[in-house]
Amino acid sequence: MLKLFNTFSKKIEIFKPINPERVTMYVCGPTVYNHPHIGNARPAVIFDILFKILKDIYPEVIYARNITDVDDKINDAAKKNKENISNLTQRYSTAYEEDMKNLGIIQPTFIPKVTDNISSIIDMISKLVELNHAYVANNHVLFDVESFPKYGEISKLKQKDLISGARIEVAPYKKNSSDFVLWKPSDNDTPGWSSPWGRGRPGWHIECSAMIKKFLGNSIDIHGGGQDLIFPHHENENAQSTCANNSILAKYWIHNGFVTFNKKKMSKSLDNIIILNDLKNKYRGESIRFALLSAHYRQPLDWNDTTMMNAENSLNNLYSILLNNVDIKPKISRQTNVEKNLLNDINTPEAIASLYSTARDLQKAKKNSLKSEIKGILLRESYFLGILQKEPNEWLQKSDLLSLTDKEINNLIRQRSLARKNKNFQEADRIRKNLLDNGISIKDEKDETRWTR
RNA sequence: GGCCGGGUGGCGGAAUGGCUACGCAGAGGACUGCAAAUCCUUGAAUACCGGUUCGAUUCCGGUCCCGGCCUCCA
Repeated sequence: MLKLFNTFSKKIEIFKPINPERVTMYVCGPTVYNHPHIGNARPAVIFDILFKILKDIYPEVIYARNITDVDDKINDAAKKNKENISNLTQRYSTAYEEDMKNLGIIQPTFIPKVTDNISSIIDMISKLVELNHAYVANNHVLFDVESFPKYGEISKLKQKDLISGARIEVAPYKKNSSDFVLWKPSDNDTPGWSSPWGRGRPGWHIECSAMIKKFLGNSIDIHGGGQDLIFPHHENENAQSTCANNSILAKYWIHNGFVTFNKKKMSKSLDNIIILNDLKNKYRGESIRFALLSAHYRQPLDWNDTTMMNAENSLNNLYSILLNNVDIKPKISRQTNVEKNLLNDINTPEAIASLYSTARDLQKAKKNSLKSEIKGILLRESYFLGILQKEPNEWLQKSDLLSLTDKEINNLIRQRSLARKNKNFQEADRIRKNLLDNGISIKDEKDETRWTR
């Protein structure tokens, strides 16, 4: 039984899909105008786990995670770089896909792009105009918030609160200050498509509404994203879709908390954004993923000096246990404690605690038949979390991060073994120190010496 | 100003009306030529003040502090 916290009700609810034969989930992906940062990675990892859990329960799960490749931030970035817009979006889409792959994220069913779905967007806007939920003013098409009395039901924000808190000048052609743009005109230097309202481009929120309808249907089970999307993005999506389709947009709204840096939200002005690409040279994706799972998804996750060290050490220990049992054949396992923890509103810290418990059991088990059983459980558990899927030695030797070549290392180890055999411990220690200075640590086992970077 | 979250050991981080998980780091021991790894053992926390209760970290009220949203943002 899957339980999820629904932003809409502010309660943990039992998940009951609209159609158990076909479960649908949509997660707001990135706007591709710069390198993905650690905050982009968090929802991707969380919903990756939820996707796996759902796939395990239901016969068909359709998961769409979009790429927003039409946006004024993109236009600005391209202008600044003096770069062609499609070049820029292509470059950063690829970067995003690579970073996600590096984090061990499996492919969603669909990765729709806005530029491929302009006609669906125009169709939906036309429908909203036709139904008097939208109006044309000053070459823009705007959503008429007053036509949707439930506006604010997701974010729990009231009209008057929004107005009093408004920090931005209201465009004079808006009927209501909360009305938002569905379509806006483009000049010749800006990307645009022909439409009933002239050459232009979609506003920020309509693309998700249109792509959800096209790829998943009018009403979906789960709609997810970062907490910052609750308002205005999801509020506006909900208004558009509900009005255009005359049916609810999503049954469960799931939002993840922020990644903070030293307790502060990452932002450009503070210059504290952690770019995944910068992390990649020092740490492996799996460590980053593990770090992202260390806090419950609705809590803030603080990124600081020790976050990655902690994750690396933890994974090293877990992989060491797997290495100790490398010859044990895992037995296929059924449902595990980790899954139970994940079914409980994706409680990843508790799941990790269960994983450790299994790992300890594996380490302690004496009989091979028991080891085989526990190893099967451990591997199944770590599959859902998306970790520990590599060969232990591959992980521990960090073959992907190079200093000395493997050949050089093995040579030195051979020399050291010889020195040890001759009780020349001074020489043996000298070689070990030399290796250590190069970032190689070794451990002597019964009949061989293993090394790790 | 309006609306939300949150304050748990050295650090990270769950859970709970009744011995406070788990991890990382630390300490001691076994093992080792010495290490490392592993195993065993171990110290260490619920912001503050009231209230309800046999019992509160958990529920209620207040205080202080931190963060977020109301503008683009995962």
